[in-house]
Amino acid sequence: MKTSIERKPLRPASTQALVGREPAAPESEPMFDLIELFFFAYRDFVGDADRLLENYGFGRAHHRVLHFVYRRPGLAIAALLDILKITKQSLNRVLKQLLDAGFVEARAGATDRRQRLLFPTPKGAKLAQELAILQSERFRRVFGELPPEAREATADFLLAMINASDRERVRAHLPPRRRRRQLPEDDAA
Amino acid sequence: MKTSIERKPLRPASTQALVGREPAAPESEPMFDLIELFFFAYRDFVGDADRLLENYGFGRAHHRVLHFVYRRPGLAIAALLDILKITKQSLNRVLKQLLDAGFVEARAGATDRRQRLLFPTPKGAKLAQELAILQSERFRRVFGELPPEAREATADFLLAMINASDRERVRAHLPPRRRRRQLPEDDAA
DNA sequence: AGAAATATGTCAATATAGCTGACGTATAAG
DNA sequence: CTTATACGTCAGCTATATTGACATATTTCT
Repeated sequence: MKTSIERKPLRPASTQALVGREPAAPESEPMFDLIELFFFAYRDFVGDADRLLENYGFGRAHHRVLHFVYRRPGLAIAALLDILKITKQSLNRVLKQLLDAGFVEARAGATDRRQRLLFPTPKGAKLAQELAILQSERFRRVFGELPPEAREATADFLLAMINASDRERVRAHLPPRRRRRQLPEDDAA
Repeated sequence: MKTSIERKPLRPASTQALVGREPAAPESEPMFDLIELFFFAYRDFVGDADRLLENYGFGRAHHRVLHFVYRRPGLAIAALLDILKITKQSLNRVLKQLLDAGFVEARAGATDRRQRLLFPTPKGAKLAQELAILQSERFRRVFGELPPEAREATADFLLAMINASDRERVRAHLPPRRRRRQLPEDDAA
């Protein structure tokens, strides 16, 4: 079967008007500017960490696990799965590598010995910090270029972007200052 | 060889103090709050589109291609590769599917016939709009909950987060209002 | 005590999205 | 007329995720 990527019956582009532009007033104006800005900003933000992780043979998945283990030491597997919203099979490959490489360690729960509670090792804590510092440098440059209210405004914006179902849990880990604003209950999902 | 994920010599967690917390003043305070907020906010933001794309058998890669073809009709392959920062082999699989399914079409360049300029079909334009509207609904809810300056402040923040090397190109596609601020030249990469 | 639920690990197969390297072809530019 | 450019494609590889099925240790319920 012929694929449609091949060189043949292409008329020159100039012979036809652009298709699909000016859609005669869509239902609710799409905010293309913010969509693209968010895409590029997040891509460059995670790119910083990607380069550091390469030195360790780790990827983004390892970063996420290490980060949350560092931030919530004693985290159980199920809680981590709930944060990351991936399956345990997916987590296991990555977590196994972090355990084998000595960046994370697991200990049986004190009350429930079925649980395997995760802790960063000193080595793991060091890497988690380096990654966080690297990403914070970008934030620091950005807020150095913006008015002083920008940091609070940004945190408010990002928090509001999170699905209501997770918002409270995320807010609980914010520094006290950032925990003020009480938003109404609704969810875009 | 034994893996380290297995149930055996785990002492209870309570017998050891948490490792790696309170790192005795890191070089420059990591902004953990913003790092996590950015992670969760972006995850939920793209999740909206993911659900719609499933109905078409498409993934995020298709979304990105369709979006930029819709926004920059007549885009050449090389320009698209430069925006997405992926290889042509990666692009080709996804682009082929969009061409075959009739969401995008390619036409030879008028001046340079080696180029294959990409355009959305009416069907492709419709899907691109639906996706953008869906993601804009989240923005609209968010800015409805925040003070009126928040939208401008958010655009400023996101633009500043982008690597300087790409910032001008992105700014060129913003609506006029959003193009004011001239930031100093520097790059975190 | 015994059954059932829970927390976790693991095997196998599959999908998506990316990569490198090598090579082919049409067109443009020197 | 040679070289460079824009693109397509084949082959093989990696990382990250999925579903489904099953195993094991431990807790909880009856």
